[in-house]
Amino acid sequence: MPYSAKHKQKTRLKIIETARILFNRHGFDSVTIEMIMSASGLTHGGFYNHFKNKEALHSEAISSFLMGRGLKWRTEAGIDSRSPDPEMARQMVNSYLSTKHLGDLDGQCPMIALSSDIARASNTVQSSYQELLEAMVWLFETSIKSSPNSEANPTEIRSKALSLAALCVGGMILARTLPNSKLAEEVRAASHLSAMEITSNC
Amino acid sequence: MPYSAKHKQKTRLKIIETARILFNRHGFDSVTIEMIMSASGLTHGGFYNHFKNKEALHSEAISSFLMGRGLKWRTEAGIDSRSPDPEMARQMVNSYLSTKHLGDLDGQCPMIALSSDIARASNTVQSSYQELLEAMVWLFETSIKSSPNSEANPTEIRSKALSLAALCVGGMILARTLPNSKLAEEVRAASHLSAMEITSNC
DNA sequence: TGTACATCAGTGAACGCGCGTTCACTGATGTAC
DNA sequence: TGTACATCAGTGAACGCGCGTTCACTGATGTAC
Repeated sequence: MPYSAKHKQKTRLKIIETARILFNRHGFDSVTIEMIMSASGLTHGGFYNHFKNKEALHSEAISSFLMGRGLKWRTEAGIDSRSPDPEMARQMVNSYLSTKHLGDLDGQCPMIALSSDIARASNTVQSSYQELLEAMVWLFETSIKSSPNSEANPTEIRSKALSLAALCVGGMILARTLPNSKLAEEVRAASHLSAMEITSNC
Repeated sequence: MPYSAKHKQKTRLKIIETARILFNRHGFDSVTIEMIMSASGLTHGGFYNHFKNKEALHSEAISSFLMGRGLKWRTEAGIDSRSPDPEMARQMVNSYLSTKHLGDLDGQCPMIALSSDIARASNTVQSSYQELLEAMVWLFETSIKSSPNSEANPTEIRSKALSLAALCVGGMILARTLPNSKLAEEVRAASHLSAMEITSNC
């Protein structure tokens, strides 16, 4: 067994991480295998030692966010999803709808960058996307539930969690799409304000 | 001057309308000139008699919505933007975040179907998109302002209008992207509920 | 009214490029002796 | 300890297909006489 056992695995992870960033920046179709591989310090032919095809990588790049870059990001925002508390939802909203996140093309949540690519992608890719959203909704739901002074019923709480997710992801997608950065920033700020009001049980 | 003066114009509009529907359904990249032209009852070579290139059509297909299919749609929803009234915002929300709109792939608002294509398109295309959004925000703003019992200041009103737009467009994009139609419908319903609360001055 | 003509919308073959994928190979590395 | 060997990650040329775009042409139509 030439090459250490972990060598291939390491290369594979490098490719996924590189691809995630490139997809975030340019979308799925515009990024070529050649771009991904050369940005990973490899030549393009080797790609198929690691993945069945380009689409398989798409799915992995999305999934990888939750426990990769996304984990780092939650940590920075002070969110520990293992011990839910009422503040968590607000921290998430603050972080997700922040100016920093709007400006961070490479590190942004893939739900923002890739939405319409995904609406037309394969089931596997769509499932990876849905996992991400469900994680987000779960976080909101659990956080709101843990609030001692919440008198809302489970249905209302779920509805709130879902609309928070829609406002977070949707607001950012919209802001990202606008060529006018002043208007984009307005949309972000308004979404943020509105989401904060929802979390404060208005 | 062979062919009547209106003949070419008519063909041109037919191509734009066909393209709008195909782009809505499959996105910009996946739709070929061949598909557009043959769905318009023509052969693909003639395309360049009407448009400089594929991208020029993209821009026109988006712009055309506001006064084409979108006008028909507002009429059906009972919205007359020439005489704003307080009910207009609620009618818009009801119509935009309806189950019917979620199911209407062909007739849907292009802001929903094309967002991430557009984030990477040319300035011209992005401007067409922005026009659409500004029209929507204007509609919300004007409607809220016309309410007699609104004590909110202009900044608050604008912020509300922007977050309504984010919730409408964002909620629909998200719902459209989810492969699980039950979850998609939940997202739509929650966004709708939340948007209605915002319009009721919560 | 009828005919010859000019125009140009529409046709369809061809071009050229880019990209996903394949494949025969190379050479770095861990193992056996 | 050193050397021969087997493995397989990585290389890079080549293939094949699809699509945007071009271009020489055709033939339907309105106009001039």
